[in-house]
Amino acid sequence: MIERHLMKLRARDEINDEEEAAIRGSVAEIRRIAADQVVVRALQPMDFSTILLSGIAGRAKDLADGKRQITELHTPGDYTDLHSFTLKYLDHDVLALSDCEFAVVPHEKLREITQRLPHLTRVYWFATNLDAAVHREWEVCLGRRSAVERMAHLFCELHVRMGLVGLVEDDGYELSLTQSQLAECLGLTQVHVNRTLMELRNGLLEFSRGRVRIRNLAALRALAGFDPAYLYLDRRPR
Amino acid sequence: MIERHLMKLRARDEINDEEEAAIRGSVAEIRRIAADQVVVRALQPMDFSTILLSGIAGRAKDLADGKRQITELHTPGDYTDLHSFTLKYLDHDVLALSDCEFAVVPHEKLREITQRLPHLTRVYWFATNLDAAVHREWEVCLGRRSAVERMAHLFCELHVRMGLVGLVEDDGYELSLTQSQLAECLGLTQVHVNRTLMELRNGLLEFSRGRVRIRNLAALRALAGFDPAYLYLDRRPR
DNA sequence: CGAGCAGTTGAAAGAGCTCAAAACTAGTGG
DNA sequence: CCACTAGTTTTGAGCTCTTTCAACTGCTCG
Repeated sequence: MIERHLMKLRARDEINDEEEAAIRGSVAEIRRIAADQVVVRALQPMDFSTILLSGIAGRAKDLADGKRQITELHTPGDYTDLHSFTLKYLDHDVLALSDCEFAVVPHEKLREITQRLPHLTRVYWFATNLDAAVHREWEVCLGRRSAVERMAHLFCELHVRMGLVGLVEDDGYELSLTQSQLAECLGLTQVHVNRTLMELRNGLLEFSRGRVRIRNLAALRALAGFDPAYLYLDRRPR
Repeated sequence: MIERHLMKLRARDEINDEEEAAIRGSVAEIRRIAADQVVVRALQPMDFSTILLSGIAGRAKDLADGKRQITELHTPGDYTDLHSFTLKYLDHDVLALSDCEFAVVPHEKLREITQRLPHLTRVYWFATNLDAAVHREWEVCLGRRSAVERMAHLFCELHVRMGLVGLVEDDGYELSLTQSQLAECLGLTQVHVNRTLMELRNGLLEFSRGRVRIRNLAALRALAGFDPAYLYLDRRPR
């Protein structure tokens, strides 16, 4: 199952055998987490990071008045909290949004990688920089795009990211999120997500029973103003 | 002038003499850029990164229809685009928002650091993860906070970040941004920024002639719901 | 002194929110 | 196989925050 993680890394750079061995050897444990459970709690001292193997996870920040913003979604193969290796604690929760499996990687293994494998270190550094790029794009969505545009953009992003790890079939992919969870991603209310979804269901996509199916990708991308450059889809030495 | 950069790093970890020497040795050139100039253009292949020495800079993403979102502000001492070292190009512009000075660091110097100095590598990795944490907090602001809260939050964040590099005096700091630039940070229109500023000027702060002066920090933080945990202000081994 | 940018003000419109209730859906147990 | 429940989705109506558009003021610099 760690294959998806390797797939994602290899979409952006070469990973040699020694590095692959180090990655495989870094996993200490596989953990299964049920939907809606907290995987990592904000502010807790961390000595391990986790790779999402299956399911959908997210980074969420809570406000005092109960409002919550999800700042990024994770697809299988993603490190959800590689940044805790240098940060030592997280400023956000990691949530399992559906039933999930995670690989647990102790920080000491990562430290060893930074001592011994400079190139793999840069590849992992790249991976966290990619997360930041996604955060930036979401800032643009939240700050400047309308509700429909934002939602269309999210579905476009996930289409690319799921595709990278072989989880897109016939322009459809699994996404078992409730409309409330979607609202937490998009900075909208659940009610407005419902109405916005209906707009998109007018020929652009289907969304039901935990699955998205894009009916007109070109139109959806045009509506969203989606440009995948921020996902750094080119393979080159890091 | 690179001192501010060292100050900022040393607020989060120890930097030894060898590392300091490497940092100082990495600077190839000092560049002066006038307000409103583009320092680094999105999508351009990069072989250097830049440290902001003085002035205010920002990361901006443009939309097709001319709207623009600034995704982070930079205070003196910040690497504005350390992430281009692994990303190879940026998904956003870097703008000089006021007159600025930058130190230019060739990527080959950074590469050398990753080969030779694992700890400093982790410290720089940390620095980019800190940027991501700021992006996340801005996502929360843009997605879930009202206009006043957002604006108050920004002034609180800058108060802390300017303070870290010795640029706060009497709870005031230099910030020569126009209301339009502020609007681009906050996901608001210039007109609404104007009205929102007036609210804050009711006893909480002053903002004029390129300077912010916070009159009631506790009240401003309470209004913003500001918690500096996301700025990782503790010093510990990375 | 005039040009041009930044800031201020007003009025009307609109996107998205709130509150509240109804209609589904799926899983549970009798 | 059919009620029953709990969670999710859908619908309606009124309201609010923020935007839009447009004009006016005031400062700064050549």
